[in-house]
Amino acid sequence: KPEDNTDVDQKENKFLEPHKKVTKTPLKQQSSTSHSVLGGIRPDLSAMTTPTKLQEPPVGEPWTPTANLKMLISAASPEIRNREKKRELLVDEDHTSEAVENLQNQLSGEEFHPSRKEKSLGLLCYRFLARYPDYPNPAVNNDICLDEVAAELNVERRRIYDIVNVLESLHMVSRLAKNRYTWHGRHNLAHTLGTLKNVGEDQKYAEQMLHIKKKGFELHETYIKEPLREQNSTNKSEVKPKEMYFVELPGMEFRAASVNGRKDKSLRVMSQKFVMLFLVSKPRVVSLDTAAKILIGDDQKVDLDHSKFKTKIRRLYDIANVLTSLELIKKVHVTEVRGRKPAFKWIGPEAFPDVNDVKPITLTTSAANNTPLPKVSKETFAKNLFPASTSKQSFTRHASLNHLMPNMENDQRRISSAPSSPVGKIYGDWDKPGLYPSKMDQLATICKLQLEAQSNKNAS
DNA sequence: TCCTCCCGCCATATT
DNA sequence: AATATGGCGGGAGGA
Repeated sequence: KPEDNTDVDQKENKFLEPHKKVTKTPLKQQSSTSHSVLGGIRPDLSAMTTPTKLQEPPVGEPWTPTANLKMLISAASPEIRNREKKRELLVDEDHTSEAVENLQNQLSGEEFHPSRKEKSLGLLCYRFLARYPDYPNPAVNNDICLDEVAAELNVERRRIYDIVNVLESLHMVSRLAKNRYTWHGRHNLAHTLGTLKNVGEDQKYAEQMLHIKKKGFELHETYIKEPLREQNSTNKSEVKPKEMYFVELPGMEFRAASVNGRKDKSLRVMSQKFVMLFLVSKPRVVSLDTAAKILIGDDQKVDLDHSKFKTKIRRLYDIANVLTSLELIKKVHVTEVRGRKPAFKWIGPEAFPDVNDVKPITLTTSAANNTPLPKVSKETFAKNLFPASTSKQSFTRHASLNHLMPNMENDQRRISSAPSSPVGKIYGDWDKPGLYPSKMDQLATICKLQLEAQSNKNAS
């Protein structure tokens, strides 16, 4: 089949995705009301169109009995809990019809009640990640079709965007075309993190965090009656309204989709900033509170515009969920002068290829000369980082330099030569045996095991 | 109650 | 205009 890509019309998204998920035969495929929240493999003949809400009949009640079992298992955690519950019931008294029924439902998937937990972004993300290898072979087709993924995972496309956006912020995927992404897995993670750390230091995030913390502290001290203006009279540390855009990596520049283009306001950038916070902080712990304030642009607006703060927090939860699924962070709590506050702790890699060499380039003409240094150039460098206030807007917006895309050949080579085996964990110390405090961690384990099992099974 | 955060409306960006 | 993306925040589930 002559693959005539080159901006082919993706009218017919006929291509194969990496995951060898063969449409296994449903146990009992039927049930007119095929609408389902989790399972249900829908033929979906009307392929590539935005599944506007009324895609499926609004019925939504009975869960597809057939519901592929795997899906069910994927959502194990709560499931297991139910099982426990069931056991209780059974033991308690002799088979109540209800108990039996429940058990049956349990096994058949009949009337499975999704429950909020099972629909969480985090869980969805696990399912998403389970589809692709951590270290994919760059030479093979690693395309991701958002439509398909959404359909197979049985979620609205909107949710996929959430996941993909933060994955993109870590360069674990890159936009290929409309509705298309390429999976890179963790190959670029180290570089990305290294870069983000540099940028984070550049942004003085550590200082900002300190400042925020301090400010919050004195704010709650007795003398808070300060009418107004007392502002920064004595403060030697003031905010750095530096604004920045998406931090890119050599091999994968923005691919349309607003990235880098317009004021890419949220998720992508927000996610990168959030990660930076971890990478520059002493104990790798940041509270949502602090993160939100810094990400907001650190204006005192935070106080007056509390709603904005709230929204920020909400986004951070979303981001945190997928970062958690990636096992880069985990939820914790910090106890501060205001009581317990939700926070997250970095549990990802600590050491990255120390490449301070190429500092984040401010999108200026100077970046044009893209002379790869013998050995470091290919290293990470951020683009489009620039101070908003002090910037010399002399740069021409999307000048040609936007396409200075350094050859990723080198990159590729380096990557492919790297230990392709997942076994070669470069940064030891992420799986702490026996330490699975949170449910999410358990889920991660479950999914992981399941993935392994499956990949073994149909190792074609 | 407070912490989480799903859900999906609808503004924007791309085609 | 039709679609694809993705801000955004109401309000409900869960501890």
